[in-house]
Amino acid sequence: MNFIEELKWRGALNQVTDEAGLLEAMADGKMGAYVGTDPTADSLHLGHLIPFMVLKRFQNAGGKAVIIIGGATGAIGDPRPTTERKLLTQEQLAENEKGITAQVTRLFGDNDTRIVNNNDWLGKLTLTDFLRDYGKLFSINVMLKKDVVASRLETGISFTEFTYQVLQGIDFHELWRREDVKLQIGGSDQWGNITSGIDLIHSLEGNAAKAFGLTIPLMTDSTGKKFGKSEGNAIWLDPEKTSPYTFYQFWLNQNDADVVKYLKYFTFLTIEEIDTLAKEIDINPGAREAQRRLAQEVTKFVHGQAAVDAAEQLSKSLFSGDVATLSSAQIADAFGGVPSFDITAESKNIIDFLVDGGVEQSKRQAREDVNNGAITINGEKITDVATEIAPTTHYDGKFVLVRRGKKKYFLGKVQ
RNA sequence: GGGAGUGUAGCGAAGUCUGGCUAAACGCGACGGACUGUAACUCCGUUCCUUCGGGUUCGUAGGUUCGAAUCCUACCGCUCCCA
Repeated sequence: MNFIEELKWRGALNQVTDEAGLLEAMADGKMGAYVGTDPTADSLHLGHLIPFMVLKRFQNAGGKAVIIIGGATGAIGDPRPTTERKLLTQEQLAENEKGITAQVTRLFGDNDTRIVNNNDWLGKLTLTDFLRDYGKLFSINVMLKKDVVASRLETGISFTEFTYQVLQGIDFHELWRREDVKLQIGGSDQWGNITSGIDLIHSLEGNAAKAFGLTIPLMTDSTGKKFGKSEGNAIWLDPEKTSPYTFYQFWLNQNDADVVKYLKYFTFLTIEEIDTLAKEIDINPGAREAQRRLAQEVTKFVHGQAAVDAAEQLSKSLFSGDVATLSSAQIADAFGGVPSFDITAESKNIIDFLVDGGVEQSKRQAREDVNNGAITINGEKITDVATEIAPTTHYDGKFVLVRRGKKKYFLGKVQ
């Protein structure tokens, strides 16, 4: 199975500009492919992992992986179909670049990976050079037809965001020139920007220049919802923002209908291995072997094997064990990945305790959950709203372990 | 610049003409519970705050009224059409 066939099998291919040409170029010798990401936040989330998975497969297939951290493009703002973006401050950008660069480095390792910041070349370009060297090669007529731009003509788009596709085109050309990058990979919404870059390369280097684009289908779950959120929150790759335990649980809880799709897409397991897991679902869905394997593989890829072990350990104590008998050392060890809040050693009414700790939004909500038997403190179900919570009764007076609902845990730390 | 709309709880959307029965229908989402496989489906409950007496809400600020999401005035935001 060649690179393209594999992507097709994995459900990772939406469009390619020239399938045969790309395979030929890949066979021809070492070439690079790139994925660009703008530093819009201080961490990547699961949505970002989608193009990176394909880039990683490209790398595994013998190619060179190049990643652009868009310091310059991030300062401009990539147009969304709906409204104008708010500009980020230079401080935010610098902060975000730092976080994202570290994560990408972890995912790709150092071998045969180049991580570059487009501010290195776009930042040096003067306005007149930009207009003479590049602007002349872009037709407004073509630019207006790009999907994102077209959808914004009604509501309005600033000149700044309108220019974004030109910058992305320059990026592609720059990498083509200095890193031997011939392929750009992106989400299906990136098609317009990618083709802009290919056109630019052809204008500057002649039509024989080899440059390709490849897009990935929009990832959705079996109910048609956009993939990658849990309870309305993004799943981040930064362990500080989304604990490895939560990350692991996100994958473990996937629906039977989605799990094979995700195994194909988000793991490096072989066809045979995935087929075997798919059969397992039919034979014994309750065992959830496929989900477990998925959670292990993806967590390992993003956070490492130690994080997988810790997440499984924690899952075990949370879902089967009697947490009341754990020692304070075990609590500190096992619940490090759970949301925590600071408390004082004084005993406190359960309602105030929950609201002050951020477990509940309001006292009304807190009372409702206590009355419904949704709150468990240190392994003991609390149903009386007048209960006093004394941090000194368990775990050497160091912790109070709160469970809300069936699976949500919070840890109060005595200061 | 001229004209026509529109702004309601996390989101969508009724209610406005015909003021009180409206803390505000309904849908989605979210949160709990039952069931289950830490699943899906389904079912039940909750969804502004509260010291459970009440308090504060319908873009903002005033006004009319015993009483305003509903009527009046000004302002602000958004959309469309014309120039």
